[in-house]
Amino acid sequence: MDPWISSQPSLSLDLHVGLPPLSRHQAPLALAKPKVLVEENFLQPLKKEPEVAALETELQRMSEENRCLAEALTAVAAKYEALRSQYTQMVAAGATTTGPSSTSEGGSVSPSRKRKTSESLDTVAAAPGAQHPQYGLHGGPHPGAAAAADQTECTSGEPCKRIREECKPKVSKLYVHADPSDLSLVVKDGYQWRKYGQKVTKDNPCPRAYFRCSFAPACPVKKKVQRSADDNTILVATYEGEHNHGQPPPAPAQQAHDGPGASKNAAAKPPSPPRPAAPPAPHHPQLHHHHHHHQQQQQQQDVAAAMSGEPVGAAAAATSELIRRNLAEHMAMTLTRDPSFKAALVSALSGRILELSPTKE
DNA sequence: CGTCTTTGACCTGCGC
DNA sequence: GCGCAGGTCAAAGACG
Repeated sequence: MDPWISSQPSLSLDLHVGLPPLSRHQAPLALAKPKVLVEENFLQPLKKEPEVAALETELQRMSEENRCLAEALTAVAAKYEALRSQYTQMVAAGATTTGPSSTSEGGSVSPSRKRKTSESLDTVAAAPGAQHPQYGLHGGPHPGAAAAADQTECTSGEPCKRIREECKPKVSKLYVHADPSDLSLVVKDGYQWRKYGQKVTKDNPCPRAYFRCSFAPACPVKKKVQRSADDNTILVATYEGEHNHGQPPPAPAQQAHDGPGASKNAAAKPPSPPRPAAPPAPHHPQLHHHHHHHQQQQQQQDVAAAMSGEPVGAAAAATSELIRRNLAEHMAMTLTRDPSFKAALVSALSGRILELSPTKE
């Protein structure tokens, strides 16, 4: 959960199940339109047939479900916040001066020098507050950062650019440790990818490979894979967009240990996977989302603990806690894999974020 | 034979 | 407007 969101005074998640997200620009229209619809319904009271009644029942049911989910989320958010502050205190008490890990992350990815838009997006994606995809928000730009970008766009007076930026797919990055002798630019993330191009870029002697999701024909997700210029044992996978389909069926278990021989078709026949926009599963130690790995682990633990109703500091009974944690993680994964849940969550959060955004026009 | 990868050509956006 | 660089297309070849 994002600190920025958590810090907002009121975060009652108003899940608009089944309704498209409302941007603040659309708000007045959206307010006006349903009114008309209601009036139409009133003008035709005789049309209320069993179908309509069923729909109403369904709507009520979903509203109820909606409210329950909102309550659950609020509870989780509250627990998360409590645990987070507890963790912060513990870290402060420990007086560990470990700064942000200075791996090759910052400089490893050399963003395009020409294309400012993608560069800024990369920056946004790499922002410390970037949404953790684990929580179903798919590595989207941090709302605060997005708002900041919004502001600069407004001041620069380039509406076209701004629109283009807003239309850009979500970008997330994945860092994968790879054998330097293995020349294949394959990142096993659980989806099926079809390579459609390769290019040597100016700022990196290693070629960059371009992949499209081949699991669903209409899936808009694209992936770029390139070795880090600084450390060629690191593969940098950049994901653009969100999958519009479920996860591919799990492959045979032996693929979890795909050896060198699996390099050729590894992209097409992946191991039982995490979502690319979702974080690597614990059994994928070689996968690293670039943004603040340790913080993510802590957040995973926090959320898992919060969901299992267990304080983080309980070092004893480690085994049972581990089981609980796994269970909680499984529940979280199940939830985040549910497209309708994600849609509702994203809808609610985006609407809420826009409402609370400090850069309201 | 169908699918996937490779790779040169082409397209597009950006800076000068 | 031109040149550069990133991104995409599509024909040809490889592979199972």
